[in-house]
Amino acid sequence: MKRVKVSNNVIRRLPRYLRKLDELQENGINRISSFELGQQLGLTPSQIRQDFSCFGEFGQQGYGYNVSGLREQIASILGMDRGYRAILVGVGNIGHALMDNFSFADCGVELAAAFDIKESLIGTEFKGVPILAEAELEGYLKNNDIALAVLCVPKEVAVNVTKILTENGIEAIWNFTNMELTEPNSPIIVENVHFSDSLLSLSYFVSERMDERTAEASRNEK
Amino acid sequence: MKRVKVSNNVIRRLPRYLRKLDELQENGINRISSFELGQQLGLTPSQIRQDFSCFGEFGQQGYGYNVSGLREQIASILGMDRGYRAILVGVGNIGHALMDNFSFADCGVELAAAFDIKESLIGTEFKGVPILAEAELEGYLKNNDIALAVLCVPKEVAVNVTKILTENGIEAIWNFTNMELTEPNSPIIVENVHFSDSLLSLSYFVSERMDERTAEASRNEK
DNA sequence: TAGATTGTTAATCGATTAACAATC
DNA sequence: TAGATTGTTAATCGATTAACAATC
Repeated sequence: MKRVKVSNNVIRRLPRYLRKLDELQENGINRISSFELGQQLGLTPSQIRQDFSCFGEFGQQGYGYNVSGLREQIASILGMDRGYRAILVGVGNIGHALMDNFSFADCGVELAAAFDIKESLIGTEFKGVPILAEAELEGYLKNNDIALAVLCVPKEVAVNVTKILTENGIEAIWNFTNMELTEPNSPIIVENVHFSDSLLSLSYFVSERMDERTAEASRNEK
Repeated sequence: MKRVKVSNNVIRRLPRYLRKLDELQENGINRISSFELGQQLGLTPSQIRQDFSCFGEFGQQGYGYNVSGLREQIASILGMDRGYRAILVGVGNIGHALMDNFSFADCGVELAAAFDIKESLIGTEFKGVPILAEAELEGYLKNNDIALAVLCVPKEVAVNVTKILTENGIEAIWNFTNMELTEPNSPIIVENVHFSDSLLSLSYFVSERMDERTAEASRNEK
């Protein structure tokens, strides 16, 4: 697989392609053109072909793309076939919700263990994932090959836990605390899930639309 | 406030500015230049000034920006002072976690009610928010001024619930189901929270780094 | 074969960065 | 006043779109 420097925009579109391809596959469609895919995703066919061409040649002239073949290519580009293992730290509300609802396996990630400080949780299992004491975190990381950490601890301890994670070989953090974990240029990879950012953009778009309506109404009055 | 067409990139940066300004304010800093702000956020001073200039003139030559003043301006741009009211549909794991952990108030949004079909939940309250029967949803929307809906129902009923929401005056949906709710060009505003997209990008970035390391290692071997 | 559709090169468009006059 | 820093215009850079030869 090619691995040139690919822009962030392209990378962020890959999971959307994957979801669409999964959907097509479920509906028994096994062939699609960049034109049709563009229609369904609201993108131009050009952009789609450009995006794919960052990674290789997955289509066939006059035919288009084989849905399942393309799906596998994109899954592979995203690293879903690399068997990454993850731990989750902080089995509170959001941590628990993730363990219960979110399918790590569907992203090709194995959730190997969870950690918490709550006595009543320690030693139990949830959906086959053991919940261990946070005190064991460091030792566990030294003895297991874990690439990813899902950070769901309260803000107050986030920095401290991050330190333990980074010093013990974690490559990347999926960050559900509402904190900016890293300085610009930090070597650790962090993906932030900021609920508030998301809701605030929504609030912006609604406000924009409201203002447009008000403006239009006042134009009609005149 | 100016309201020219502002690019998506700018809008997505606004909540980050807000968070940073909150942090500065907490630390008792009441003045900042675009240069310093850029340092802290990993952006260029130019970009920051350009971003702000979409909405007005919030700084002062030779001085910079007043932290709390700028914070209020951005909060207002985001619509945080408009008193939007929201309902939440589907008090399952993720819905419950949001009600428990997420501060709607911090985004200037009031969570007015939640809806579920589970008998044991209906009629109860959680953190002051009443949980009502999903059957009452339509009537409730007709009698209350609700702008936003937080969608946390299972995939299977998502389309159906969305229909009820849009037909009864909801402006925007904060979508936690892993479904694409809208066709391109739909009039309803949707903000998707796709956990899997987020984790898959993380997986990509890790894979990219791994490949770089492998490549470097093989160069060193020669 | 003729039609369809790719992968890629070139053209356009938009976003970021640099520069600088204005001014606090 | 001199120094600092804004807001804005111009220059650059990068991403998207269009065009088209290659080819299934």
